[in-house]
Amino acid sequence: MAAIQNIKVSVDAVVFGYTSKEGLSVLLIKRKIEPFKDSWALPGGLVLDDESLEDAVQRELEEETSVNINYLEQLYSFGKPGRDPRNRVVSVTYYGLVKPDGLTLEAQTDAAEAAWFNMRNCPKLAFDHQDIIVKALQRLKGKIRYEPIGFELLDEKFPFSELEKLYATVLERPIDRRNFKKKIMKFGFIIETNEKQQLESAGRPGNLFCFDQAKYFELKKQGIAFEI
Amino acid sequence: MAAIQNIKVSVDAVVFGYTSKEGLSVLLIKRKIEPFKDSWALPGGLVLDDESLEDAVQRELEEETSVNINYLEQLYSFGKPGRDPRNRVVSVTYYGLVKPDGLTLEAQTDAAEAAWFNMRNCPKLAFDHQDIIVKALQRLKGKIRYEPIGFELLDEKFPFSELEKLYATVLERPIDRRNFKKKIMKFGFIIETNEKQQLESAGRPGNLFCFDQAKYFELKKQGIAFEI
DNA sequence: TCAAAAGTGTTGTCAGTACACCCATGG
DNA sequence: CCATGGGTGTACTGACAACACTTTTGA
Repeated sequence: MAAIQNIKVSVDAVVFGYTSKEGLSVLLIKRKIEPFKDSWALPGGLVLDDESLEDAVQRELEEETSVNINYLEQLYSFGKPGRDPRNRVVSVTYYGLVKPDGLTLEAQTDAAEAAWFNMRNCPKLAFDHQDIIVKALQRLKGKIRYEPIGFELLDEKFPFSELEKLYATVLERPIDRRNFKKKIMKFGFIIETNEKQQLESAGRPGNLFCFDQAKYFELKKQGIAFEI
Repeated sequence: MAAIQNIKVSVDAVVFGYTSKEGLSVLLIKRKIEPFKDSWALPGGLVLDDESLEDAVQRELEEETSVNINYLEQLYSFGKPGRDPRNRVVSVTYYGLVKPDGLTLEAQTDAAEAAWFNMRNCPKLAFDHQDIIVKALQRLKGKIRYEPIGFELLDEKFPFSELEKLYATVLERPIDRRNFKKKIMKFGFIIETNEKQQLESAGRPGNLFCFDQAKYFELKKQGIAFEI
């Protein structure tokens, strides 16, 4: 062939978190080195020669942010020449979801600063990371309608209104409380527990619900399609 | 950082064609070099240092098969260590659709042999290319239901039954002729022409229809969702 | 005149949508 | 007792599914 190819392969992750107070947040790190030193960026880095792409993402997330990922899926690969000013870098991107109890950031092994940013309040990002987040949001918005990935953004047990608010937030449209509940409960993979939610303010306490993954897979195998 | 990364980046394309006689076909090339010499494989190859991923796919397709692609979209990136026995190679894959008049293979500039294979009749493929085709089929099957990409597999003007057979083939289920036509025509972006189809055998000749892309985008902007 | 494929309408069923009042709790 | 949020049922409407006979052509 022609000259030796000189392209690097990296992975980057768009990790979403959710709380009903804050809405959707994304996990960012502050870069310690040039280029874009001190800018915020997606966690990620070069893939090692002998690790899979998934392992690379997990490793980088662990090193840079120490968060526990509940769901991770490949998003898209970005490879336009010039997207990294140093070398040609093709980045295979992933998006991940974490449950609220994973939202607190532990001390990092790596010295990089990591933080959650509300989607409505994101700083300017390094490289083409803004485009990557846009793509991830589109994917989340599309996928939450026909796969029950929303549960990966909620605690194990959650009041029903949390689920409803999550869908309203992600889909950016109001949801009818009664119709939504009827529809969800009819699928049969959401279990109502007898536990009541802890109130943070006034209001009637509701029951907690949980997602029955085994039941979901069973129904899916039978050809029952989830769709909102 | 640690040692210099030693990973190559390639692109591969799963190109689908369709005829009502043959159903879905995929475009393959016969490898001229080791490894997997003389095996059939997806068209593709290493990305050049200064070309975009899309340009790389188009170039490889041109060099190896000379087909005219109507639609091209990124599919997935495969990067497991060991998928190529020589070096670590991360392959960014695409899937493409060609209209029937592009189904004939011209003389290639490259000496590689290229051929269309019916999906029901595929040979064993090199590398993990079988997995890639499976992924592409899943994507096609999913996407054809909510984006009108099916038209990229038909001639500019087509008898309505072609569209119906295409959907039946891709979705692998029978389709009710009357209900399907009602549903499609109600969207308003399919135009019925006065031309009649050329018959190849007995039967009443039907009118030809065509897809009005401008109208589709207009309706889409207004929020009308295509869905089968 | 027979075989093949195109054209066309009605009816029943079910899912989606719109909508409002009462209940349990905290302050 | 007031404010907040949870819990619940009905009636309308529109989409989808099921279904069969007639027409045009080639052989």
